[in-house]
Amino acid sequence: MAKKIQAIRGMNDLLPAQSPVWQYLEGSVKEMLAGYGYDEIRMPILEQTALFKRSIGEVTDIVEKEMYTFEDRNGDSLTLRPEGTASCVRACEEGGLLYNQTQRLWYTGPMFRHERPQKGRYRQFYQVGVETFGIATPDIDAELILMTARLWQQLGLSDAVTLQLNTLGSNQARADYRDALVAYLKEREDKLDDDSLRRLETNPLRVLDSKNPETQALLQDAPELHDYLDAESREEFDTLRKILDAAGVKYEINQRLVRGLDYYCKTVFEWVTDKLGAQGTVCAGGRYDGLVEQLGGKPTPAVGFAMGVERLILLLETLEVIPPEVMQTIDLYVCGVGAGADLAGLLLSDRLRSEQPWLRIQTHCGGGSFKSQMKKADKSGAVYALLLGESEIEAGQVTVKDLRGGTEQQTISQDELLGWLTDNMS
RNA sequence: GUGGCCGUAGCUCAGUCGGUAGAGUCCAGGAUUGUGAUUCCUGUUGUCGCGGGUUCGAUCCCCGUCGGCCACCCCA
Repeated sequence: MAKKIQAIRGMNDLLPAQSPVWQYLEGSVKEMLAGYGYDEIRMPILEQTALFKRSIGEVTDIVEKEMYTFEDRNGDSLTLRPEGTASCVRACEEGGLLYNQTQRLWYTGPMFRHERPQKGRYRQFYQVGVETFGIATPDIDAELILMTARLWQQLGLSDAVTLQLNTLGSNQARADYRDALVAYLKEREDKLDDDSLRRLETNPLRVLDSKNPETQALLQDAPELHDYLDAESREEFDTLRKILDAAGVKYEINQRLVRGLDYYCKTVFEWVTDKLGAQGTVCAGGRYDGLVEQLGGKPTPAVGFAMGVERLILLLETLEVIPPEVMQTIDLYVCGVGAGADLAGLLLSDRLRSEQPWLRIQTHCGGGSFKSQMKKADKSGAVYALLLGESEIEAGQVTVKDLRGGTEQQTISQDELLGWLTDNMS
């Protein structure tokens, strides 16, 4: 036997047993987005490496050590997208969607980061990204948050997630604060752990959410972000909070919430859960007013967020809130035994499909004993088995057997079957 | 990238203080030659992750490697 080739580490197959759950989640999300008037956009999963370096930030972990970057046959440096926002901005700019317009967009698909896999974290993982462009006021920030809150409600996740909220201020305010924080920490460099020292160089704001107790103690007297906020950001944050309060969305102000990517400013938020171990962020985003300009476009305000599909699915499974009907993918299973059964089964299914296209019918193929066909009917999850034996075929009848309830099976004519099904299945 | 635990049948796992393996489940057939989910019987399934070392002999001990899980880091 030849040696088996296995999937790349951290890149998982989605097996058929799982896909109904994915379809359920994706379906719910798409329906909600349509209800808010958001349009789908699709981008390639490969981009020029420079796009991510310029947007995410040269010295972030993502760019420094997590990107799948390689040279193509022309010698160009290409990268599998580690996130969607940069591609989306690029595509919008290229497609002329940002010229004096507002856009509300969404996309979904795989992202790639070369990290060590663990629960809720994979090298190929799926996000649903939502981005809005051209709206500077915090009402749109609120809309995005309200939208996610509604989604959790619909999916039954509301009790398991909490909203963390913060504002980073304008890009200027953020930069000023950053300098102040760095100055403060530099004076106390000897008391910082290795991780924090590294962050001091790469992404100083991240020192704020260090898990090290000594570092946290040190931060007690550190400059506060809110003291550096510009008046505009402060007002907008207040407005956002008022809207959330009025809509009854609970949140926790977390001054230490700074987000990892360089392009964020003003509003940042994260939906987190304590049900998934270390990877508890299930949805996160914020405002990135400077990014479009940074990528060569006209200054354009923008806010967006991304949801981690695998994490949401893990959460749905952990909480056992997946509606049972989601897993039921077949309504009828057609069994046939004896002479002419194969033909009769296919023809009966065919007729049902023509007249009642909403029915999900699996026709037994491949022969086998009646017993094994019944087993397969049961395993398929179908509600009814339609049985075709020699006597039924001869008489133009079919036996309908209830696989789930206690109803007695009955043999009726195939002509009556349609009426019977509409009476009993809708 | 760092650390801990773990790789035995398709799946869940037992086991051998070193003498090349077993249970449940699943699948197929039968008891019931046309009735599943409960019962009973019969049967199939393995380079014991891969490579090397020690040994007369390694699934077991040692080293390496690949993979999985969890945590750190980072992030959705």
